[in-house]
Amino acid sequence: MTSIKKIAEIAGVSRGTVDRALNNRDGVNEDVANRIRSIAKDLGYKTNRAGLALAARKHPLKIGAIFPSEGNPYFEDVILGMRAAESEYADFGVSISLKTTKGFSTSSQLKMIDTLVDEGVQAIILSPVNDLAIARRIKDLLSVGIPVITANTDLEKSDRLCYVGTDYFKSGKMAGGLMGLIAAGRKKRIVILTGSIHVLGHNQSISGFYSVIKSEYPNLSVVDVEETQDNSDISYELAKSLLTSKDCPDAIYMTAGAVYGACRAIEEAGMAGKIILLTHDYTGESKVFLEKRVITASIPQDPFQQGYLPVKLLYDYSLDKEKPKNDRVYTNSYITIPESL
Amino acid sequence: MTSIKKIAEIAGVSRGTVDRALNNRDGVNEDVANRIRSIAKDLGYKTNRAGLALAARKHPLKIGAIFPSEGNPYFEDVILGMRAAESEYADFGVSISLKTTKGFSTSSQLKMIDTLVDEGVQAIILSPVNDLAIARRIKDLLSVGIPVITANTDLEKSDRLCYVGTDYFKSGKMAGGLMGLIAAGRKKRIVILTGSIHVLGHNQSISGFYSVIKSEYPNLSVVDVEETQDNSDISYELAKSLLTSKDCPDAIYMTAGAVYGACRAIEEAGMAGKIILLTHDYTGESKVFLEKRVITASIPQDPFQQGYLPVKLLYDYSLDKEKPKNDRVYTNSYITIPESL
DNA sequence: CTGAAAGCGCTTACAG
DNA sequence: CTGAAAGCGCTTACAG
Repeated sequence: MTSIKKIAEIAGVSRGTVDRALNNRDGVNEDVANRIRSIAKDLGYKTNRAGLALAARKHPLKIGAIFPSEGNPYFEDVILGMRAAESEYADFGVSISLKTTKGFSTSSQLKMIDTLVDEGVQAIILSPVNDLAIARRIKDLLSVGIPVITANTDLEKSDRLCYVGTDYFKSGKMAGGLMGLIAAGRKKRIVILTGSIHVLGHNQSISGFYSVIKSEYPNLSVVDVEETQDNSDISYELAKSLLTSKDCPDAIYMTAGAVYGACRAIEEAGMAGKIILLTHDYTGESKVFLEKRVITASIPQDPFQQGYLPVKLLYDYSLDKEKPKNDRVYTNSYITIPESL
Repeated sequence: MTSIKKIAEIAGVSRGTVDRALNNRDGVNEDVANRIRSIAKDLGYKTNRAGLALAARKHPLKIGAIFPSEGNPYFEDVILGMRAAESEYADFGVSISLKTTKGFSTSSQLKMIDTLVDEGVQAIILSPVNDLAIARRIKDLLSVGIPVITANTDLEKSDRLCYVGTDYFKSGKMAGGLMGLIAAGRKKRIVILTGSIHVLGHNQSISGFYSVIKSEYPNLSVVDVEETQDNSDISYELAKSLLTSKDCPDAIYMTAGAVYGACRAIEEAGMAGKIILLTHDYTGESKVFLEKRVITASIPQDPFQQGYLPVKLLYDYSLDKEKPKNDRVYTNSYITIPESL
């Protein structure tokens, strides 16, 4: 284990100078700096995180977070993950200021960003509204040294450090593959209940789903796509009318929320276990319906990691100022059946 | 953030005394110690890991590991996980000495343990042979202050700190549940190819599988159980004779290794995609067969975590000497289909 | 451009 | 039983 101290001895300079050279701080003679760097390389020097963390206590890292979590149970686990990361990194000086909103509103997100900046946060985690005004604000934040990571939802034409969240196309593909397995070669008529055709992630899931059934499962056909607006009253009515119509589908694929309404309609129609229901939901209610086999299977996102990883990435970034290797950090989605519980 | 320094000031004692009191070291006046502890409690003191880690550099933690990994690709990811943990904890003074064996042999495991003890390791990670001699050795190790964690395979009547590995019963249940979904109500005759009826994990998977199909899927019946000894020549012959017999099963469930042999037999018989094949394997070969849809789905273990977690748990134990809360730390198993790749 | 020194939070020989 | 001091590896004002 080589330390800065050892390098300083070998190079015949002070530890301060080694620190400056290795961290590319300015005010070091270029020749000296190069010599130090080459010694460090030869000795395989790696900076010790414990020492670094201790020294960093003098300028703690304050992170701001904004989630549309009010009334949205999905974000409970996101916040849990974020708090877990906060307490894991608390020893390294990390703390988090969380602001919540009810639903997505550009103006309230902009306001929350202002508040956080006033509080002096040095980085922000955000589930952004898909709005150019937000994208511009993210750019401005970066230019004053406040990096932003988008979590759960992306905003591509902004200058966010990276995106942390689901690969919606892939999880749609998984849903298609699973539907194909369960159909087992029989003809199946499928209705897709999506959240909104204006939400990118929902559309990507649908694309992934289509791509698989087209190439692998020609026995499956999508007969209808409807929007629930993530509203369980709407999904209830939609499902009810589907189930009571004479061309009742064999399967429903829900890309988004509002799962409760559809489940209730299925139960009332006595169709639990008779109609295939695939979702991406995994809130408390959904677990109950999965257990009761109203939901056949679910392929949930990983909300915990969506809260945890941004904190970790921002902390790492604060140390070395290097952008994460991946522009999009995908959290995993796993097929979940009643026996997985 | 309260530090030892602050507590020392308030209590009017030195930082050394606070350290002794808080860590229950002896040689502290009981009254003084109690006063210090109560102050710490009031202030919500939590020991700072960075400071702790730095001080701990004076007595680094050397961990020994023994895996039967030679010629067993499964353990590649276990070792990868272990090395990842090693480099993550290197800053805290953790290093690992790995010994590998070919297959399970009591005498060679005992020899490896001796070697590690000679090297001065302070903790051991082991995939134990199911043998009383090993159990006794683990007890002895603990009595001389060397804790052992069993990984991947457990040895219950030993004094291991805890077990890190798969919940085989649960992953068998998941296989049963998935089989039920794919069968979709139709009668299916299933053959189980297990590794060995002498391996606990394999039997637990079978039990889990039975428990689900009995209670949920009466349309499924297990018509035969055969042992492959994890040998692909044997599994090839077994699968071949099953596929060519006139009561060819509809599905094969493999609890263990030797997946390659069965896949080859299925391909040769032109039965890929026609016979359901469920496995728990996820080595490179298996991924190929999953992609080719020879394997219908797999529910692999999480080898990476089986290597990663024991290191983390032993490090934590070295700090506070407290046994992990759970006697068995289960790693997750996830349903994997071609679209998951 | 560089060094000496102090400090982050903890532990531990050493002295008393 | 307790304190003063040194040290783990790093950073950073301060002085020159």
